[in-house]
Amino acid sequence: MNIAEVSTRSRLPAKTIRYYEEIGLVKPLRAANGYRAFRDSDLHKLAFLSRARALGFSIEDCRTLVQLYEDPARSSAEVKAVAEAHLEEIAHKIADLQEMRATLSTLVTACAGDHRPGCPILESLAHRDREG
Amino acid sequence: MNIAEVSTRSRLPAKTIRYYEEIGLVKPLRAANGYRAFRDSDLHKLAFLSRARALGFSIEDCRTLVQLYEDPARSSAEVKAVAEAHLEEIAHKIADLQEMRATLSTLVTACAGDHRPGCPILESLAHRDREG
DNA sequence: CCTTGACCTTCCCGTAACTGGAAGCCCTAT
DNA sequence: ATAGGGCTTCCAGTTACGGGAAGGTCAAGG
Repeated sequence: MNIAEVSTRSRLPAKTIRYYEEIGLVKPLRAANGYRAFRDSDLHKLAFLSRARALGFSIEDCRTLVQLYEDPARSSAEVKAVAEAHLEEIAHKIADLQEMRATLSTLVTACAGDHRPGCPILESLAHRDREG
Repeated sequence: MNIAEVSTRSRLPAKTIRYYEEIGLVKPLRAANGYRAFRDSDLHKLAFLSRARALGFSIEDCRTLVQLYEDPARSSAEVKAVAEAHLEEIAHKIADLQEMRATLSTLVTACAGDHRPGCPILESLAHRDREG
């Protein structure tokens, strides 16, 4: 398989696949003309990576997950630990964003949004409480 | 004021303040010895930036917000537009993260987390549906 | 046989918003 | 004189790629 086919089937841009090779996530063979020659196993791994990335795992997490996937002596506890850590990160990000949203939406609601200069949003950014 | 004082009072790392100068967000004076000499207005602007960044606004948004803040002829509608666009982005991110969390937490729950290799998380990443 | 166009290759720069660290000047206190 | 802390600039690295240039390859059409 050439890169274009693998790209459509793994739903990863060709650029991304080349990058993954560069950082050692996949090691496709090479044809005589220099083209990358992907095996089914390469495609499979790339699809795995694509799904893991879609769940927000970092590249390093993905590397770990692939290693675990390929290790028949793994324990599910190792996998679960990675997933749980990531889950916590996600929860943290959600909480942060929700707080931003709460503050911002209050301000947006309070802003008239007309032609006049007075604006609670700017006032809040400028004024808020004591500074240091 | 030297940079250390401004740093503590604006709650921005000195490195960040230097960076903000580099990209033209603040323009502190210089003392004879080459040290940055911050005025109250610089501190005020940096505190403004600090709060805007804490609400998740991009640097470019911050630049716009500062300009609006300093423009007495602004309309609150302009400010509101920036904030609303950002609010939508935040909502989008939250939605994405919540979807990830839902999928991941289902998988984590289903995973035994013991010494055995069988793991629904890896199976899901490896197997899911047809691939292209 | 030649050309055209779609692939493929490598290489290098740019992104966002900093952070870390090195090399070196400045200032105060001992 | 020296030690320390604070200040300066500059360079490199971070994450996970994307854009685009320069150039080799391959299949089809004339």
